[in-house]
Amino acid sequence: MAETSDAARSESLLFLTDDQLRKGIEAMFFAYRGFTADPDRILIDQGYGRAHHRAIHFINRSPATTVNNLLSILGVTKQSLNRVLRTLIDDGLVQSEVGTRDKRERHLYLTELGQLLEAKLSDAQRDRMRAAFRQTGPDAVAGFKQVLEAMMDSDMRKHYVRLKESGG
Amino acid sequence: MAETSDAARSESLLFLTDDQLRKGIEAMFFAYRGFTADPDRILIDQGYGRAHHRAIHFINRSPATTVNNLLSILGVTKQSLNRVLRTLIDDGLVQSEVGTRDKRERHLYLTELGQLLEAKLSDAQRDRMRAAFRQTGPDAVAGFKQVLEAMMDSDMRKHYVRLKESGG
DNA sequence: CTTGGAATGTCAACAAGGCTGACATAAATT
DNA sequence: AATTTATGTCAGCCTTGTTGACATTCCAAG
Repeated sequence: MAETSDAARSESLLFLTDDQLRKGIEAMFFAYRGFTADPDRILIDQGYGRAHHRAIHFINRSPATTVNNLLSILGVTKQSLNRVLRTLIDDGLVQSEVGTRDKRERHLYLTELGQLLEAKLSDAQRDRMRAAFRQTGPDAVAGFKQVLEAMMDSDMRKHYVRLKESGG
Repeated sequence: MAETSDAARSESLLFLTDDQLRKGIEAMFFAYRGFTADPDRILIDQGYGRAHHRAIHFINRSPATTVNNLLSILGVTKQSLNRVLRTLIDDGLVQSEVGTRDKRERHLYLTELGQLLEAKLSDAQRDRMRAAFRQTGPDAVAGFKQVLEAMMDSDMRKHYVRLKESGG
């Protein structure tokens, strides 16, 4: 390779140095804390945790979803999910209905009460995301989403893409 | 405002719609799972968890750091951190030295064994980050970092910026 | 110098929410 | 009829948060 070509290539690859990657790693760590901070505060007041938020979010996103589908999105065991769902159902935030076609399945819905909490949580989370988006602009946001999508495991990416396309 | 201006503004703000924000939220959720997946696998083999990884990472980044400093970076209680540190010290991955100026403080260092695990963990995490960076390119990466930084709580941003500047 | 408060770190006990394993039930499939 | 699938539940474990109580060390006000 010619020297200019080497120089050009090494210049263009500076964003892949270990140091740049380390910054990306630390950015993810600190940002995720901010990302969950606001909903966490609301949840504590209600006696719930982050696991309840996740369930509520995805039930809201895909009403009538089954337990199995939720399990594969959340990536936890059914015992773990069941504990969370049980409290949400008992507290009247989630409604579980036996499937009509397949009566083994349970279809999950948010009740009005559940929708109220969901709105409260996603409002808080959106506010922070909106501020960050507005502050950095559409190009940065596009890059943000591209890198995040590339960072996902392929199983999770499938869920993400399906939800992405089912919304607007 | 003139109509063209309104149109231009509304066009430029489409990235701030609730739907776009929701995609950003779900991208964060799914990407963070990928982000932690590879280190998690390694840690399970060693009998450690994500908390150990975080401690090891930041001790490596700031050798001789005190417990208190680590606490404010990690944002957990000292009792929680202490349990993790205890196992790491007992297993010979972390060394704790009484401060010379202030004997109340403990300065923390990775031992050679600790550095070995740290390298293994950050190699795995960097590999994924590198693949995502390479796949999306420097402009996307710049946007990714900008949005993440904007999403942090200001306390965490201080830590992030300090570490960012102390590395390369 | 002494004493009281602040800072730092440790130990004990508890809760949330992951996990595995075992098992029950009901429905669908073969 | 036998098997597989979807779900729920019980028991018990681990990690990693939490609060409370406590020891040590430092520093500053008297």
